[in-house]
Amino acid sequence: MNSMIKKTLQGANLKQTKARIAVLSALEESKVPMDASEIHKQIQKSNSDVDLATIYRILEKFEASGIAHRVNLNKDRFHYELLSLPHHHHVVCKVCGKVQDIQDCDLSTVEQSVKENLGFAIQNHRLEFFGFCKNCS
Amino acid sequence: MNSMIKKTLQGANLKQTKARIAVLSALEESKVPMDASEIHKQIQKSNSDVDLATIYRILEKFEASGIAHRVNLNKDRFHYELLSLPHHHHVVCKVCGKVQDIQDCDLSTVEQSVKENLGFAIQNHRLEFFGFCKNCS
DNA sequence: TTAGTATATGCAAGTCATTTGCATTTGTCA
DNA sequence: TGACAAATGCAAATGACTTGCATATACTAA
Repeated sequence: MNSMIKKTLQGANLKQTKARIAVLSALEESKVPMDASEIHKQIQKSNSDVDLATIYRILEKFEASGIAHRVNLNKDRFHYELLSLPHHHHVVCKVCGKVQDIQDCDLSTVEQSVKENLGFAIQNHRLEFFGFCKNCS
Repeated sequence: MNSMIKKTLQGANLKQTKARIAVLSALEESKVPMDASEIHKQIQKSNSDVDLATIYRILEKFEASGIAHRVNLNKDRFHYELLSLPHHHHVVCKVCGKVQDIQDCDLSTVEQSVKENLGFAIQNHRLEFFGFCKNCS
């Protein structure tokens, strides 16, 4: 088994179960954030199966452990992606729904002013762009 | 009746109904994005009533007409706010849930690179900060 | 390696935001 | 004012997500 997966679970003090390994693998293979049902289907493609309820419970654990986090793509379900990915954001096509990553994000000026003006301690942020991808333009 | 509301509906080619006026008023008075149920309660406080299903249908229309838009605060429901507000973003406290506005947002550098590298035509973006507000720090 | 125990899982049922069908009401325009 | 498309209320449906509970499984200590 992928030793990266093993380490990730051990590091988070989580038992290595078939279900968790399956969810982690699915997220790892994916280039874009996945929702619970997509993860479910992906696992079934690998000739395995994990109950949807279990997937939700696992995602909750993963988020609490800092393994993954919920990203909000303005759709009617939540999506999840691994936190081991370098910090980045998403570009979502309004036509085909395609999601792409972007790496740049210099928000230091904005963050500075939030801190000074509101006394707000920023922990993290979410930045998404919506528009039309190359193909749909 | 508030003539601003009248103009807004006329401008969008929407019939001026009691329900739409109520929803628009609620959104206008609010300093922060509201979800459907909050709008519902706010309307009832004004001794009026509009069915929740109708509120959802109105919000959909408002979004399609560019009167309001959905903002995603990473909560389990969608929130709506008027688009007539100057462009801004939100700061959400992870402890008390308080939402505040910020006006600054210079993303021109980031946007430029998205355009050049991905050929993606940006229509709008969403930027939210999460952390601890002054009181909860 | 094995028994013991806390934890994880599957299944079924529940919850809750949001949507939809349909009969009725209402705004608008001629 | 009358006609008609569009909007609304109500009730029922949908679909994502959660929860209760009995069973299965991973890990630990001997």
